[in-house]
Amino acid sequence: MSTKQKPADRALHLEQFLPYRLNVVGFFASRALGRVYGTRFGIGIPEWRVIAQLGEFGQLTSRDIGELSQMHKTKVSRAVTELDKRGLVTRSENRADRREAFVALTPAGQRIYAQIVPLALAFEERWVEGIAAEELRTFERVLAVLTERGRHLAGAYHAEEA
Amino acid sequence: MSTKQKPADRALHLEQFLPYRLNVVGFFASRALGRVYGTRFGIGIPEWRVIAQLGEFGQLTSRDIGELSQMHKTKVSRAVTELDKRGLVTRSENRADRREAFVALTPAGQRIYAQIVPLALAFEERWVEGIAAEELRTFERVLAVLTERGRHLAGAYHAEEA
DNA sequence: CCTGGTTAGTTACATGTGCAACTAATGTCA
DNA sequence: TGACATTAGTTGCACATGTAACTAACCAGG
Repeated sequence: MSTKQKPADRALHLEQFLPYRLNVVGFFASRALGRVYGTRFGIGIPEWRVIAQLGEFGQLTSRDIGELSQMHKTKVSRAVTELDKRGLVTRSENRADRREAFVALTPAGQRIYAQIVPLALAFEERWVEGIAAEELRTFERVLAVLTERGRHLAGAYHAEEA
Repeated sequence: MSTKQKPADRALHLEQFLPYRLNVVGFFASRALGRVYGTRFGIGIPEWRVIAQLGEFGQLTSRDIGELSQMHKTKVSRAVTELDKRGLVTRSENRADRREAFVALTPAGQRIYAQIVPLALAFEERWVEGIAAEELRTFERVLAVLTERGRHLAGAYHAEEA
């Protein structure tokens, strides 16, 4: 069968293996950024994601937050509870559907959001500094493709269909 | 200088925020690949990383494994213990330095490694299928830069210096 | 209505993980 | 040689997190 190589014949080098590399860079990203708001504001990644979504969209149900920020509903639940305890968010019942509640930032929460945003953007800026804009665009385009495929390959949380 | 925007003025969109995106794609990668060897071989990500490194390098100390695969030493310790219990690796004392031990795959471990490698490569293949080779190269080059910077920004595990 | 199915959100439980402290061995420097 | 620092690896502990089970509310079809 001509020059076509059988997969089994190729070797695996973990440090070049894409899933591994993506996992490592994602880990570094979390950890590095986590320090920024962890040490200064005492909040963790799940809490940060909730704040970020509320800062952007104003008012959301826990379900929406989970969907938008790719977090398990229990993680969202706990993060919202924690933020509520600290007075950074409020929960208000939806009269039209009393199963769900709208979560929103309090003034204190908005202040924290306003403080974190520039730090986060500066962090990102520093991280990609010096990379050519064209290369970065390509990078992000491929990243989007990989993320979308990954979502399906992973079967985001549940959704065992197909 | 004229058009330059101050960071504080820009808005943050989590779904376009690079650290977040990298974390999400890394999460999908782990989860998807984890299914491959998790459901068929009953091993987790740390165990897989240990096996992968041993399959590639033959014999390593736990310290080396941790360094090569970016895992905390306690995670390595537990993964090796688990693999030892299952008869997939052996530990042999280093006479020249009795603090450390060489870990290596047993024949059973090698068989599992030989089974997983083609699955992992096929998974990677399917994941990047259809992406232009040139774009993929650019992607990987940028990824390498981001990983290296991330390592420093995160301060891999300890190394609180500077 | 009311019965069965679905959905938003919480909680009990088990597991995974990092940090700190520890043991045991090696290295260093006087 | 001996005292102190360092390193490989393990373990106690606290905490984070996913799964499954649960509650409460909504929805569909009779």
